[in-house]
Amino acid sequence: MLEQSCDWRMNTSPPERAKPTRRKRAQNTAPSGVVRHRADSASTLSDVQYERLHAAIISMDIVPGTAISEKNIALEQGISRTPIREAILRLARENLVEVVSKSGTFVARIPISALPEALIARRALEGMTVRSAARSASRSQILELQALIERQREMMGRDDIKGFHLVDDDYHAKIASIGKLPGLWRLVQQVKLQVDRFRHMTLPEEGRMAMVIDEHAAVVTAIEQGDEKLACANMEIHLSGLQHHFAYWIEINPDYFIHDIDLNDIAQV
Amino acid sequence: MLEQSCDWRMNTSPPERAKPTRRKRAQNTAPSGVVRHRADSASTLSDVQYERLHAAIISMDIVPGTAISEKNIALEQGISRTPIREAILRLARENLVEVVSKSGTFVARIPISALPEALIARRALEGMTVRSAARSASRSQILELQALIERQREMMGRDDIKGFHLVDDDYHAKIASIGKLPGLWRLVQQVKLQVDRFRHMTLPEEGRMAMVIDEHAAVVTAIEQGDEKLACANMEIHLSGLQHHFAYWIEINPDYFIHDIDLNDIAQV
DNA sequence: TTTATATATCTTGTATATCAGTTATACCAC
DNA sequence: GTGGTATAACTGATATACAAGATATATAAA
Repeated sequence: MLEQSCDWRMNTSPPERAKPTRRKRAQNTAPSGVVRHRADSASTLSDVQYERLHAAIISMDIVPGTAISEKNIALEQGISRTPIREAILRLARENLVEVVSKSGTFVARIPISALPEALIARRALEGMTVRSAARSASRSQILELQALIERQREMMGRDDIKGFHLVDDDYHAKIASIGKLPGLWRLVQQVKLQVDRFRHMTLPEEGRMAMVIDEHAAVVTAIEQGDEKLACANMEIHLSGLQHHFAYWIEINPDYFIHDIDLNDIAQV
Repeated sequence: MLEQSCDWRMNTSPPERAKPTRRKRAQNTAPSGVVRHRADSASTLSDVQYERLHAAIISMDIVPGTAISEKNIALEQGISRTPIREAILRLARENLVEVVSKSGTFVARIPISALPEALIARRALEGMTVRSAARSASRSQILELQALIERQREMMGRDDIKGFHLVDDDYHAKIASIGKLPGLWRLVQQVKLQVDRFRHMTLPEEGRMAMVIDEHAAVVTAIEQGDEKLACANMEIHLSGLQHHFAYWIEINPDYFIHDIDLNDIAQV
């Protein structure tokens, strides 16, 4: 639209390369039933570097505001700048880093405005998935959910915060998968990035892990009973739990955040 | 987690570059009230190329399956491969192209499984935004919505399909903005990419535009009356309208799609 | 004619070099 | 000491060069 009627014939000089009909496309075009969140064999250097940085930022190992540099990372990792740059661009798209042209790249601060909205989005999306799950869950699927809850208890036992979070993701992903709405979980993953960083600050709080586990269990119980409404309600309670901690932790670490809204005037839904 | 306790001090040789406190971050870190969807001054070459390709793919100007090549595009555009590559990587992340290493890059086919899920996600998210909007809409905001509907009528009058779509986006974005949930609209934008491509096939259908406009108007009327429930219901009707066209158009252009599910066994929500 | 193999020519992935702003610092005038 | 300015040392953005694998075509053998 901005270009004047761009002519997409793009001189297809190679006579008829147009239809790669049976190509191994299952890979990139989402099997739509697999979780595929993080790790699990990144092939290219760019992917490896992305996951490294992503994990470090989400877990708050590198704190917001830290300056990073394509060149330095490239030197440290013993590779060229190109894959690093591609990884950083990807992080920038996710608002996890901020790249300022000709100046520098910084780990992004957490926009306060993103936190309540993310919770609202999760309530909307996961309300859908859990209702759908409650409608169609099989006995074996419920057992799988309970297994995940048990694994989460084990993680709590050994104070493995990162492990706890990973299993937490698996739990929510499983529900979406059971509800035959894996795409919604992929959306949730995108929106929960900033909240995850926040969560990594708050989870060490006394008793938070135990509370999370109880809430998870309550949802599964409702699913087991096939009670859509209750399952949804329990999930909403679970997802709303965090918001009472916002104000406190923002006050503790004010320079980890972008104070772009007042926590008081947010949409109440 | 995969790396062995990566030491993030990253030799901060530059003495204390750590805190770029007052930096013009408003740009990247989302003013959270602005729409920022497409166009509007792309600074880098990479951005320009991204928007060009993005628009061409969404509008189905380049059909699914078409092979594209970093090198060829670079030659056509008279720039180097680097910005093209960055643009393509971004499109790949959005599942709009599929890049196969050492082999080629192709405009992605539309995964059929993505279509019903996208509608469900939209119902969930925009149900939220429209309820919130109905609760807090001011008189001026309602007039703005009606203005957008009127503009859409004008677009219909001159058969400007692309313009129609752009105003359609503005309309939905406006509702999210009124509901103080612009972040949810950003999510919707991501999830509706494949549906948009589909829509560009179906919109020329007789009477579809007029129907869309009527549905939009019904939503605004409900908002005007402050009737949350009705507004939400009308929006859901609007968003569900498309799904009855799935089967027909998939049959017409079967090779534009990835037949990864049977349209009959999808989650009903 | 058919099949197998070799090779030429594509492709993307990665590395390196250059360009063009930005920021900090040193220096100079006052 | 203070304020302004020039400059040097950074940054990311882009261009180019190289490497390695995939595909197609041509050639050779059966």
